[in-house]
Amino acid sequence: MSNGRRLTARGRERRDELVAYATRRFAENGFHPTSVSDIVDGVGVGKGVFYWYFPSKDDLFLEILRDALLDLRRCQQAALADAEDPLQRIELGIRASLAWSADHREILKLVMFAWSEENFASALKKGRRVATADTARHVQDAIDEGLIPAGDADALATSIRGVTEELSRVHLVDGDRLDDTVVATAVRMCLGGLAASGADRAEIG
Amino acid sequence: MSNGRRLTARGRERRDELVAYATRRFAENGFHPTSVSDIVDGVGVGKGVFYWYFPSKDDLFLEILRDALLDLRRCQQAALADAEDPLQRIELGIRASLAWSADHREILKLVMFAWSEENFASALKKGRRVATADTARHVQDAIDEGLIPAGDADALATSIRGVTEELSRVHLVDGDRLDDTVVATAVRMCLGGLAASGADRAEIG
DNA sequence: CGAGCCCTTGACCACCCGGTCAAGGGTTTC
DNA sequence: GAAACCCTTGACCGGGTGGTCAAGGGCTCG
Repeated sequence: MSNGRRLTARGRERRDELVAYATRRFAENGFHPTSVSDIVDGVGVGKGVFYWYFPSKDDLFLEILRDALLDLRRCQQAALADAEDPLQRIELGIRASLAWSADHREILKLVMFAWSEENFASALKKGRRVATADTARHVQDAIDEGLIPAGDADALATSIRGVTEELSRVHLVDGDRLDDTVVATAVRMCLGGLAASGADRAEIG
Repeated sequence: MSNGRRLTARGRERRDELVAYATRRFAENGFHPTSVSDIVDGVGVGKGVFYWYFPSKDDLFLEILRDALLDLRRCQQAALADAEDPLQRIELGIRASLAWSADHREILKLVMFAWSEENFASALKKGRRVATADTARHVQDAIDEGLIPAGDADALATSIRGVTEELSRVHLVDGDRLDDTVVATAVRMCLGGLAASGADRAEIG
C-alpha cells in the first residue's frame, strides 16, 4: 500500500524507478504482456519490492494514468495563464497539449489501452470530463463575447481534443517529430472550426 | 487454419457466431481478460471448435480488426460516390464515418486497444494510412480547385479523423446517442478548419 | 549498542491461460 | 452402404500469472 507508508529518500527513488520502468515497458509491450516479473527483473530487484510499493499491478497503472492526466492539465493551465482572449487561451492550450504529448509519448499508448478496460476507462472518463470542461469554458466565453458563432461548447471542446490527440498519435507514436507544420495545422483546424458557423456548408452544395 | 478450409453452411454459421460473440466480449471485457474458454463457453461449444476455425486468439482479433476497417472504408466510399465537389465528398465521408461508428460501437474500443500492442497496431497503421490517403486526396482536390487555402493535406485529413473519432468515442462508447447537434459540430469543425487559412489567428492576438 | 522500522529477497502458491489432440458423431458424396 | 470429410468434444499440457510471505539485511534512531 503506497497510501500511508512513509518512504525514505531511498524508498522514493526505488519507487520512481519502478514507475518509470513500468511506464516504458507498458508502452512498448502493452499492459498485459508486461508481467510484474518483467518489471522487477528489468529494474533488478526481487518481486517483493514491487508489492512493497504498490498494492497491485492495476493500481500502478492507474497511478501512472492519473498522474499523467494531472500533469497535462497543470501544463495546460500554466501555459494559458497570462492570456485573456478566450481564443488565444484555446490556442495556447492546444500548443501546450502538443508539446506535452511530444515529451510524454509513451503515455499516448497507455491512454489508448486504458479505454479498452472498464476499470481503467472510468478513470480516463473522469479526467476527460474535466479536460473537456476546461476547454468548453473558453469556447463558451468566446461565444458569449461574440468572437465565434454559437454552438455546442462541449462538442466543440471534444473536437479540439480529437484534433490534437490524433495528430499527436500519428506523428509521435512511431517516433516522428512534431514539426511546426503539424502544430500549425492543429491550430488552423481548431480555430477555423470554431470560427465557422454551421451554415457555411450551404455555400458548398 | 481458416485459410484454405472449405466450410459448409453450418460451418460458416458457427464461425460467424464465434466472431460475433468474441467481438462483443472483447469490447465489453477487454481482449486479454477475455479467454478463449470464455468465448467457447459463451457460445456453448467445446474448445476445439475455436481452434478449428481460427489459428489463434490473436488471429481472430486481427480478422475482426481488418474486416472492420475494410467495411468502414467501403461504407465511406459508397456514401460519397455521387458527389463531385471535394468538400461535399469530405462532408459525406464524415457523416458516413459517424453513422458507421454508431452502428459498430464495439469496434471503437477494439481499435483503441489495438493501438497498444505492436502486432495489432501495425495492422491499424496500414489501415490508417489508406484512410488518411482517401481523405487527403479530396483535401488536395479542394486546395487545387481553390476552394480552401493551401496546407498539409495529410495533416488536415488526420485532423478530420481526429474530430470524427473523438466525437464518436465520447458519445457512443457509453451508449449515448449520436444526435444531430454532434454531427453538425463535426461538420462545422472540419469544414471550418479547412476553410481557414493559418493566418486567421493573426486577427485574434 | 540495540530496538525498530524500511526495504529486500526469492521460493512458493493457486490458478488459469492459449493451445493440442485422440477420439468420435454427423453429413455429404459416390 | 461405405468412404471421406466436416465438425465437435473435453481432458490434458507446459508454462506463466499476479500475488504472498517468512526471513533477514541494513539504516536510523534513542
